[in-house]
Amino acid sequence: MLRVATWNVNSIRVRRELVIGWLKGMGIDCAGFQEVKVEPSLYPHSPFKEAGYTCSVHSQKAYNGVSICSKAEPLEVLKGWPDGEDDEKRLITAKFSGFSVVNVYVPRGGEKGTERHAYKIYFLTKLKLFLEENFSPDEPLIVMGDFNVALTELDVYDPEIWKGRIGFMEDEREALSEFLTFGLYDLFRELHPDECRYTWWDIETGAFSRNQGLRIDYIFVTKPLLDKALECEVDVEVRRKKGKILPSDHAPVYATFRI
DNA sequence: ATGGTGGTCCAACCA
Repeated sequence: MLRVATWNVNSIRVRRELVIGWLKGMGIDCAGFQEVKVEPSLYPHSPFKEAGYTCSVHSQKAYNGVSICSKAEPLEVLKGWPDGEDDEKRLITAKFSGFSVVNVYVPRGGEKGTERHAYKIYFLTKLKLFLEENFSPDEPLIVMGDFNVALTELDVYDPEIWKGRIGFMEDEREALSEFLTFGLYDLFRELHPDECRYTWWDIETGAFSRNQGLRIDYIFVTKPLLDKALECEVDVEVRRKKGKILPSDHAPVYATFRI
């Protein structure tokens, strides 16, 4: 059995106890985190180690930052893009025995016509090229992370309101769909064709209490892993506020495979 | 009700 998860944690230092407790409680073997927001030398490796996880980190001070934390040591880790273009730390890849993991934090973007919007589309295009040059759709590959795009109307609480807004623009949705033509399957949607389930809620408007969210965090897999998938779920419970530690504005998505 | 959040890091940016 293999259990993987993706979670935009919005600062790994603030939420490390919550995150490590969740990993252990859920029996996660391999997790991809986004927005760890920490200078690499300040990453909390020790508490993860004590819990049995090794973290491969590609991060920077204050913004962005990704890591892959796994029970098994990765055989190989690639930080950022192979061509070295890497001003924003948003991508990390790890190979394990039997499967590979690409963990990504896609730029949020911006309004139509802005440079940030163009960068988001460019990023998704480049990510597909990266897959094509380094992987095959016939091999067991997991591409997971915060993609900052809701794919279909099922993935937005109110498609009419969200049409044209950041995260649900036509060209963003098209770019993500085009990305998937590499040979990736949206595992949650494959296993739950009709369910409306969200992974992110706008913190500025308190959208969580009204469940007005978007599904923008995904576990994408190639065919060999789709065939071995047993479940894919969103853990909304850990998004609820309990005790002192505030939750992230994203809920984790996890999946289990028969391998 | 002319406000309302949160993380980083201490002014201002990002989500």
